[in-house]
Amino acid sequence: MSMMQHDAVICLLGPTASGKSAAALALAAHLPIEIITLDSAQAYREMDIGTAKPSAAERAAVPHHLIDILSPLEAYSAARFREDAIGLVQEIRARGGVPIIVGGTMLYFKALREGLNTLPAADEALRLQLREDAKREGWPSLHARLATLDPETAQRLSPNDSQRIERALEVVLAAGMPLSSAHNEAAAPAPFPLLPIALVPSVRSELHARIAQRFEAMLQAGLVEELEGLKQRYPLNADLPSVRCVGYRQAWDYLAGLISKTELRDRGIFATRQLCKRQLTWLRATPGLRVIDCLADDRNERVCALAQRLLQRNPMRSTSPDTAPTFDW
RNA sequence: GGCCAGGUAGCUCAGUUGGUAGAGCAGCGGAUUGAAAAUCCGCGUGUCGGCGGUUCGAUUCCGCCCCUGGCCA
Repeated sequence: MSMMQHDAVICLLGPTASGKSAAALALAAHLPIEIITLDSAQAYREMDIGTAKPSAAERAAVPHHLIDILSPLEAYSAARFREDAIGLVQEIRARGGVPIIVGGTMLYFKALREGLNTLPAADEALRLQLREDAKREGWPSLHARLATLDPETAQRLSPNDSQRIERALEVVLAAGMPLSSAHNEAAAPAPFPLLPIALVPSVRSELHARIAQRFEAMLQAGLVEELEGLKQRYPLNADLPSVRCVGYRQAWDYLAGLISKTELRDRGIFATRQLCKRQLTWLRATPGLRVIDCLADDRNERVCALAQRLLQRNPMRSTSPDTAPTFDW
């Protein structure tokens, strides 16, 4: 480890609606930052309302990366994020900027921080085949198949965990090597230290209230119409990762006449709260977090102060404890 | 005012031929290696509207009362 931590990258993490973007924008007043967006949904072009993308003005004021990089027909991945983010950190630094990673897609964060094992990329044709098999035989049957090819992985997966069974089968069939053996290899961590700051609510119910309010606002702003337009321009279907995004999935059901406007509102809010909960679970399991209450009035100031301190500190006298959470979350 | 149907988990409801009750949704906890805003796993005590009565025992049967919806006046 080097003397100085000036090569470390600040990461602003937190559940949906916790004010990560606003805090990051506030940081721009102190540092020449460029934001690397850690968000699997904001990566989609033309999906602006439901993903709470930063406004054009905000994006003009501060450079944002990894937003609008995919068509709604495409899929991103943790591996691609990792490569993209590492490349961007180097590019931003080369031009004298301060890269900041901001978002809530925690699998991507972990992939960047701890690395991924060498594995084959997604194989659409194979996946389609597996999905067809599953449709006929059911996922437990594919799980049984996995048990013969990669017993170790099969054992840790539920017979209903469609996505992971599909992936594990894809890996053995495509690479001829079980996922479990790849997992026994060492992965390469990010080539620079990451300093994660988490924005979490001291009172979950208050964040829930903000989530409800924000989803209402998205509907007002034309979330349904946005999806309608996308459907006209792209041959979308309900299995696409883009259409499975929170809010869009429910709007899809509404447009299909499966649910009422009221159900759309309720289910959109439920799905957002559930996302929030999963993100908090990820955060609790993340080592080395500095935690700040996202509901605090001086949230942005605290984030700015902490970020600056972390970037400037000299490890030799950094024995003072970092801000610890003064609440359960 | 009369008649009818209801009042059971945060919500929608099921059920108990009398032995104090269970689904879906919501919520909560957890997992998470190229779809991750995804996918999956786990967690159900609630004066069964209130007060009486019958009974060894009532959420269940009976009476009265309260509330909601509908019909009739």
